[in-house]
Amino acid sequence: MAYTIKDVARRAGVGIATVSRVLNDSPNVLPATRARILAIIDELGYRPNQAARQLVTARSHAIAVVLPFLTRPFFIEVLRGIEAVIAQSGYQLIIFNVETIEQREHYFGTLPFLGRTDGLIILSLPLGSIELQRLHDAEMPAVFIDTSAPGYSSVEVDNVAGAQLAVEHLIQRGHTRIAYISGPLHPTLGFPVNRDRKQGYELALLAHQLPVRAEYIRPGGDGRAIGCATALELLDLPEPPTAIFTASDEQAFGVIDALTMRGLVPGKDVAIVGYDDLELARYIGLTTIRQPMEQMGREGAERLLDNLLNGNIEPTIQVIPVTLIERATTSPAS
Amino acid sequence: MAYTIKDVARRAGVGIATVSRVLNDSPNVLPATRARILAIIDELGYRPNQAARQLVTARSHAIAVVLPFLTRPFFIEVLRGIEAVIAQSGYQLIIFNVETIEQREHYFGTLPFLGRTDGLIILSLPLGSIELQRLHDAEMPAVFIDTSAPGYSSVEVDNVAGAQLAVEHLIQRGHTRIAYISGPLHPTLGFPVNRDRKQGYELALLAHQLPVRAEYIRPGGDGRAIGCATALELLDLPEPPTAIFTASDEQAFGVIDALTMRGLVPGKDVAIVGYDDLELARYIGLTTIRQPMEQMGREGAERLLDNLLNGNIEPTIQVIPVTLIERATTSPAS
DNA sequence: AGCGAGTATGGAAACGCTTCCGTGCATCAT
DNA sequence: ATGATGCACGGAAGCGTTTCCATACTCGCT
Repeated sequence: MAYTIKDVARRAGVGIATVSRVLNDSPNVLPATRARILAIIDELGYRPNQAARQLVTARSHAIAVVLPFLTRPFFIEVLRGIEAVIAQSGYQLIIFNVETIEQREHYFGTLPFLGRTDGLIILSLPLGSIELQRLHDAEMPAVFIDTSAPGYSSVEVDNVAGAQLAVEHLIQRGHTRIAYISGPLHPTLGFPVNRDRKQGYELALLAHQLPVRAEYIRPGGDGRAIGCATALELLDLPEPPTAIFTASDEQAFGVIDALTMRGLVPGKDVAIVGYDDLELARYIGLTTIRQPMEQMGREGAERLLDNLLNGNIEPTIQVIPVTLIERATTSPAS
Repeated sequence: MAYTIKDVARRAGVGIATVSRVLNDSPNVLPATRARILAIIDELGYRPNQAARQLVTARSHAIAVVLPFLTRPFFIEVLRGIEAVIAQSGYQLIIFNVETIEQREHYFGTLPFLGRTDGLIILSLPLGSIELQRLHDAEMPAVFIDTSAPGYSSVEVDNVAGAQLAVEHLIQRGHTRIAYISGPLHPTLGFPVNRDRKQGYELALLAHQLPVRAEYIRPGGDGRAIGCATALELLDLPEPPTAIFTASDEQAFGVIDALTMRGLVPGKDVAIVGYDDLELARYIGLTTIRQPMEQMGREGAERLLDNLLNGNIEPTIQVIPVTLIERATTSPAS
């Protein structure tokens, strides 16, 4: 059994209140007493029981991050940014990874972080109004990254503008038959970003009086394999596109795979623009839309800490700009 | 203020003990009573206070993972395996990321997870004997992955054998001037894997009566840039190596960068073998030693749960075999 | 000398839960 | 009918802290 505050108090010949005062750096403790208590603490290797502390103070000093697909580079990068800020603040970081719809339901249904965390960072997962209400009722401070929710702060990128940027770039390169491979548009687990990007795609086409062709818009999915399969479908159209914009770099890699299989050269025969700017993109030479992923994580975490530490509960909505990174897959037709 | 067990008890017209029994699925509660209580709980949206529960049961239902460099693919992959097992068990996952020596000291000095977690998974970080003693005194169940510690279970790969495998392969390809770029050999934050791999490298050379040349062994560091810089140094030697083995894929990528800068072709002019088998390795065609990263995470987490759930405290040391993945960077000289 | 203000400290309540123990009651065998 | 048994349930202790309040003491001023 570990030592308790009583053990320390007894051996130091003081009351437990005084020990507590020392533990919490409160003033009004004689330097000599403080030193004596600290010596005993050190000697015994005493550590205050966090659960007891937590019970009486109603603070856990922990923050939970709920994110989908711990494995995917985008989320890892954002997490990295979050971690950097959180760790520095003395808070602990609890991870809830959502891989399935059941898990999603479970987390937002039972709110297992309640009473275990002081705040919540929700990544890319949009909440329904009932879920949002439940969160609100629980009075849990929360920040959304890569999504937003009424009444809460959020950090997002302008996905409509990002997609427009991508498509404008292709149009400037002279393309008129431009396809879009979306991420999954699943109603609950699907991410709204895909809808926004589709909208940006359409806006850009319309702005240049180009037709929006249904057969050029593919729901896609996630991951390289699906990108490849979808690209093959597009290439088999009677009038195949000359450029493909994908909602993620991973899918763009799949598109490159598909072109290679068909003996086509990316950037020469078919132009490609991805989304994310993963590390691999640079290496492969993929033109893409860069999202400042780590920055998003940092900003979100800072927003939450601002709430927790400074009591600043005013919701802020921050939109971080994206940039186009030009590489080989849209090199000027030569 | 949130509802407490008393509120539920009062409204249901029962004692708090009965509510507690319902919460903990204990028998000996009349079905009618149970239903009534559950209805009230649902109506109120009552959630038991975890801190209180934790205080009395002395269990937190959380597990901490201490890992270095949350950003690096190797650790992410292992973490993914850990998460998959832990989440399924109902435990929560707390992340402690170590990026600096100060953080390392802080974590293993103050053991901030004490009283907050039921168990610990330590990734790649070797502990000193004082630290180990402290951990032991705290009676915290722990498992080590990619390191080991006396008295604790561990899951490792045979790094000596892995390095031998890599170098043997190069020797079979006819190389005799083989260099080794190690990971950082930092005494405290440095990882013993680098030492083991160096040993495997030397053993393989000796087994084939090849000389171990000091100028071919480079401490390197981490990341692509350092791999590149180190490779350039090697290429500038009066008698440059014809093959380079690196302690990580990331460094191997840097080596490829260096070759490209010099107009050399990887696998043709200079052979390269990496270590890890990151996703990018497949794409680039890097021959490498594959470590079953996710599996290591899973096995480690299972070991810990076996301790926590089944009380199985017998330490086990598991060594997972590595495999050589042959790709273009060691294609047969043609 | 005496009084008020301030300081160091201890006692005890409270946080919300689990769990031990005891009580009342129905059931059953005698 | 009576005692023994078992079940459903309530009361209360206790987990290890923080914090409020009371107390004893010191100091400086009149």
